[in-house]
Amino acid sequence: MIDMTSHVSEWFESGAVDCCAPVATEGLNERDAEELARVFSALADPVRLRLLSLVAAGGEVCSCNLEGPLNKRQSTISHHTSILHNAGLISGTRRGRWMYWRVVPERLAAVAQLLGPR
Amino acid sequence: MIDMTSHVSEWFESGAVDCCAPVATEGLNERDAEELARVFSALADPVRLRLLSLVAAGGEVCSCNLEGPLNKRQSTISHHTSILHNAGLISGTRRGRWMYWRVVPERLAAVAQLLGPR
DNA sequence: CTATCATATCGATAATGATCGATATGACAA
DNA sequence: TTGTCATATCGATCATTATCGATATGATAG
Repeated sequence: MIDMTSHVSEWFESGAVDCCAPVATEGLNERDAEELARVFSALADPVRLRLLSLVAAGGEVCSCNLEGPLNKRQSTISHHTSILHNAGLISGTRRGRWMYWRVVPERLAAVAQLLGPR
Repeated sequence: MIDMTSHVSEWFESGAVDCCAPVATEGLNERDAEELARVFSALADPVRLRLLSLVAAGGEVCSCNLEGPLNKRQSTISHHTSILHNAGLISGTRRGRWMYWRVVPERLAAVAQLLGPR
């Protein structure tokens, strides 16, 4: 933990894949821990997890097609997509009045890498 | 999402490693999403992430050796170890008056698998 | 321009959770 | 037994957040 060399931010920037998982080996300083915790916080809500899986399954999904399946109001959907987007887990494209969301697989892979090798 | 066949709980029980990542492909029902969210919630706190990495780095670490590095009171440390333990991310052994904690690498790997292949 | 529709933001509320001090439990020593 | 020490639990407080209705923004249609 003390004096770590590879930072979590570098992990995310580099796009991934070295040999070891920081969480499982070297340790985290406070700054990196906070950054990582923000990403996990984005994943720590059942509605967002289902939203994420809907987007993943659909390839590209409009916000307007999420209210029904998730049974949440429009403002709530917007809140959740915003959080997932800020965490880098989904990316959005506006087409006309509609927002289309897709997952960012490299980001998911990077998070997975942080947890452990394989 | 609708009518999924492989459940998250099965993932955790099976210990891992098939071909695809449920979050990134099939979708999650509400029950599974809540279960998964609990695990991510356990990882969604900077103190717990640093705790986890300290334990991982030490192989086996006593609760009494966490208060200092994490700069938290004993009751707070107990709170955090309890949450990580309930999430299956660490396992504890009592030796005399001391509690020793170690990570559960299969569990970390299983969570990593849920996020995406590789 | 005006009306309409999808999304974003705002403000309030209720629930959750991180933290602490105080106390309880449980193990060891004397 | 009694005292001490490590951990667990309890109760309270403060901060965060999920959710909603209301409103603002921004794009398209007429």
